[in-house]
Amino acid sequence: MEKSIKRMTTNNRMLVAGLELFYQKGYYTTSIDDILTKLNLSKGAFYYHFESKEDYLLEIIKTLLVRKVYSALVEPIESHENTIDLIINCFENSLETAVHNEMDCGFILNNFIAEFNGRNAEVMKHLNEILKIWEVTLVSAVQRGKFNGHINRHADAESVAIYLMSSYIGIRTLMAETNPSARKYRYMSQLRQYFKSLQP
Amino acid sequence: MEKSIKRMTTNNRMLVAGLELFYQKGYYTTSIDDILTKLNLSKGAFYYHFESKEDYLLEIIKTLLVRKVYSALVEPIESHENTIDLIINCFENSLETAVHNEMDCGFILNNFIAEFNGRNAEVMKHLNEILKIWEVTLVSAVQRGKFNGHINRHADAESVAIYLMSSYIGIRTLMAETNPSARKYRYMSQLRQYFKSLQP
DNA sequence: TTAAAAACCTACTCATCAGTTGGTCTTAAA
DNA sequence: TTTAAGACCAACTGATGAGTAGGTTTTTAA
Repeated sequence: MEKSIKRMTTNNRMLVAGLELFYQKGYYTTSIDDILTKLNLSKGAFYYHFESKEDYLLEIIKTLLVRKVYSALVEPIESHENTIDLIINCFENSLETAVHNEMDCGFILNNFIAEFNGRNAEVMKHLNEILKIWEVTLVSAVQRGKFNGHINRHADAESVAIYLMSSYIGIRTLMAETNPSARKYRYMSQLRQYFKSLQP
Repeated sequence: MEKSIKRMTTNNRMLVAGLELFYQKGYYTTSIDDILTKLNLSKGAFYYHFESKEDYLLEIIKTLLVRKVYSALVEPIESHENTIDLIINCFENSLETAVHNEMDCGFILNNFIAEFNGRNAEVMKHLNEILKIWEVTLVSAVQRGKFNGHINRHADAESVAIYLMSSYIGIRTLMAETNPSARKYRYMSQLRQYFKSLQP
């Protein structure tokens, strides 16, 4: 486990560059040479650090992607304040980041699912796990909200979670496509509307 | 315009096979040879019918994809009944089709957007147009609903449309991923919940 | 029935890509 | 200061993919 600092530094640079390129151009349409050019590294370096392109992708998913989703969508709703406020703020912030991101290419998880679904079970397993963590977090948040009287007790937490996830995934696609700012605004207004209907 | 019947027949077979494969495997990861093998045709035949792979894709989008989206998501909500019922039934039916579709790979439009966004402006232009038609149809339906007293007049039709589209796009992704039937059910329950909040 | 146009085929080119081979340079410990 | 492991490089291989060239078969019209 005691990896040298140099190895880890390069390794990390490679992972970061990979996530960025796979996000922008897609996995299959990004060549290893694309990544190496960007990093000023050679083929030899790549295969010194990773067994294969797929191994590389899995490493990216297991470290960077998990962290990204966690910090943007999971951690912000784990506190014990009003569930509705937490989720609204969390989504608002994530979408705002997307708006300001020149070169927003939608929600990485969604893009990856579109790319690997039915094509690579191993990768899908990991994407699935990330989605599951998000789902479980939302379910817990909603249950807490019910317990604390912020959300109607007749609401089904699982259903609310799925509905929230759906709408978030979809709005990220729509925002990547055209007019992100206006679409974000409209989305948020209806998200609030939806939450109103969940109040006791 | 007076194309021979044989030409049109083969042309159409090619388009249908292409949409299916591009949907299942993605555009860039499907080779022309894959398509030709499936059709028992040769390279020569392909380039007799289409100028290039991209030309072929555009033809598929402009004919088959437009029609598919139109018949599943646009036409069903153009009638003059209760807007809310129309949309609920339309989504319900589309999702049910997805559930029963062995090999569902999510919402084609979403998959294509994920694949071409930031990579092919020409293709995106056409996908954008399809989305626009859907959006406009939903906006009209909501406005009709307001006029007919099925939807609260304070509702902003544009926002409702974007929210509905978002959630539909997202649930298709989630359904392609795991447990489509349960997820559809949960989604539909919250879609109804949302619509309740839009009633006068 | 024949000839020409339409529809399709075979065998190529050339570029690109994942992965390999056999090295060299760098660093750190002895 | 030497040396061996660690980190990286340059040049290759073999497979695959989009597109082309020049042919053959099939259909249509005279």
